[in-house]
Amino acid sequence: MAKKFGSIRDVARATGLSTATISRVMNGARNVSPETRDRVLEACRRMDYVPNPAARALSTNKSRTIAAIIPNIDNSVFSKYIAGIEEALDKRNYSLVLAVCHGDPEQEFLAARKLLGMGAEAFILSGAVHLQELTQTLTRRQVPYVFTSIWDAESPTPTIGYDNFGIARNSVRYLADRGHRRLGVIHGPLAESDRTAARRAGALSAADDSLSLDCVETDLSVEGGKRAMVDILSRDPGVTAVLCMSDVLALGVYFGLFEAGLRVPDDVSVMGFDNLDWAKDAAPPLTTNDLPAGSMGREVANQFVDHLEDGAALESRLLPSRIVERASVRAL
Amino acid sequence: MAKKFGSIRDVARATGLSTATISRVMNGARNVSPETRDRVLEACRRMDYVPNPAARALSTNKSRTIAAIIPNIDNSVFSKYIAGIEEALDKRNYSLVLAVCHGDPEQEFLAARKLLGMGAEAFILSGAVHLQELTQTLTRRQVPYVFTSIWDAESPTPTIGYDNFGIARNSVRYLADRGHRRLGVIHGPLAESDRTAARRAGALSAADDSLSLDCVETDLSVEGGKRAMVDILSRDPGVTAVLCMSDVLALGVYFGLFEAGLRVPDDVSVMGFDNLDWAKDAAPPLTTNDLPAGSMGREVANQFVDHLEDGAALESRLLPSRIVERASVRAL
DNA sequence: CTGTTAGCGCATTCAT
DNA sequence: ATGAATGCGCTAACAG
Repeated sequence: MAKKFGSIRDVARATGLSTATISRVMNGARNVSPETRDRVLEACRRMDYVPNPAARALSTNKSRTIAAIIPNIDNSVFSKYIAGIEEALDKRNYSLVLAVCHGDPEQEFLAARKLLGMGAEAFILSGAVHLQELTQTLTRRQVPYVFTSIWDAESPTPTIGYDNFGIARNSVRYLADRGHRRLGVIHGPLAESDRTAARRAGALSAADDSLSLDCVETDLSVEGGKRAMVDILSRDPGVTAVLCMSDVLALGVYFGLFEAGLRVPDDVSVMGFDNLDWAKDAAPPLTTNDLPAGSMGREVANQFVDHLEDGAALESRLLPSRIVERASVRAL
Repeated sequence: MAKKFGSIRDVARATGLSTATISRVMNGARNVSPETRDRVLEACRRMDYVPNPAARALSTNKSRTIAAIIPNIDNSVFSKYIAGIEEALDKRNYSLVLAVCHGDPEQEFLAARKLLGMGAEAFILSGAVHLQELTQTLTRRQVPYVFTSIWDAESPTPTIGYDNFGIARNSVRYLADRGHRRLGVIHGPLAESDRTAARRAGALSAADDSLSLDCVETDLSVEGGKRAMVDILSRDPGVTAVLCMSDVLALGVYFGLFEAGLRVPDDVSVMGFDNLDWAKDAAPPLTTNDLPAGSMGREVANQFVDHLEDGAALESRLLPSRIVERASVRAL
């Protein structure tokens, strides 16, 4: 039991009002006369009073806290995503609690238990693959959740994200349309991400007799991308274009190609996924799929707050993406 | 008032014990017979009971939550740092609440108020420059805080981080020792970071009559680094080495140099700061200052938990850094 | 518009 | 080793 700071009661005493009135003022209820309101506010400022969040949460059964479990934070596009969530939540006076699961459903489940134990009112999950225990627990406790970074019109759980399959398929076509026939495709660990699996499947779906794809799985890192590029080159020195399922991989490809003495796009065209900030500044600027990660974060955050506050229904949402044409792809 | 889930009372009823006993079991008190203990645990599992964190926090006046306010999350070294904090906190069963302030003390103050309102028990701040209001509030409320990413033996507030001045100074010497006499120095916005200011001052402190430094301030981004490199080249085409106060800037420099038709390190040597994951994979591999961001995060987290749990004193700590020699710097 | 009164779920004396 | 009683700080009816 630590020392207690000014409680609502102290403010009540100091102003000669009741705790109920103080509470009303603190919560912006309109049925308070302007004068008392000002008097209370002044007292709060003077006494440096801030409502105790635990007491408030206990009383209202609301924590104003939303949980997100992401595969990764070190790299890539997730930081933009998180920034979007945080920004939107902050505007609505909610807080974000974060956990990282490294693409492991088991870790994800453990993290979720902990966040649940912290009082999270809603869960932002990545992808559609999760331990059944997790979704069961959430359902039983009536804690709403959505799957993000993916979009699936059929999913009973709302999905907010991109059409990973379609974007990848479209990317291969884009390359094919420019005369490329021997493509390398580089992606991260399939086991850790159904988004990756969808992208790979999308790419493969665009192959045909005249279009060969060499898919390689690697670590989702610059190092991984570089290594994969070296692999592809060793198997087929005549590859003319490489599609990377992440800009981070594309950066590794740039480095790998550079070391091999090959030039982008003269020798090999490179196409990415994400449109990270530096993509436009790379040499040459990277042609990539722009994924609105920040918007996705804001969308999810706002849907949840609307849901929690007004009972608005959670809805699947497909976010727009597009190919940003820059100089890393050339037509043959 | 939402629907209530199993409370401690329900478990008590189900087991025929009192709430006090359940509470004892949940908190691992030893004065409970093994049998009743098991009985309770079993019931909890069966009923899917988890203690309500708000009630617990209200009762104990502890939230097991620590706040960190960082300048940035989008980029760079902060994600490694956060990952370190999160990892260590998680192990000790604490949680991290995060806010981003974009290097603006005003925003930082607002964020702190919010996190305080969430019940954060301790604050991890970046650098030593903050609104007086912030440190005052924290002090008055007796919420402990430390400054990180810096080290200052004189500071009354504990500092846990690096010797930014010394590392930068040392980097310039490293370059000078290899025969470089005309150096470019690129750093982020001074106004947003006293760490940056310290690095710049350190670099400048190593200059002398035979060693000229061309310092340029730019955005802390790949784009910023690239632009700065172009600037420097336009002012002094004969520059032989560039020191970047962040690896992110160095990446921009690589791209800028490449576009200018210059080679690293043959034409211009490049040295960075941070040792981000990709530094070793760049082409050529980047010589840079290794800053143990992950360790710093873990150190801060553990110090706080020790402090909160056992009253251990918070102590300033200098984290080791070193130059990682790779191929981006050559001796003249 | 304002005050009174009950809890919210839990940890914690103090008994036993 | 266990139980009964109390209060943490706040919000939410219900009165007036």
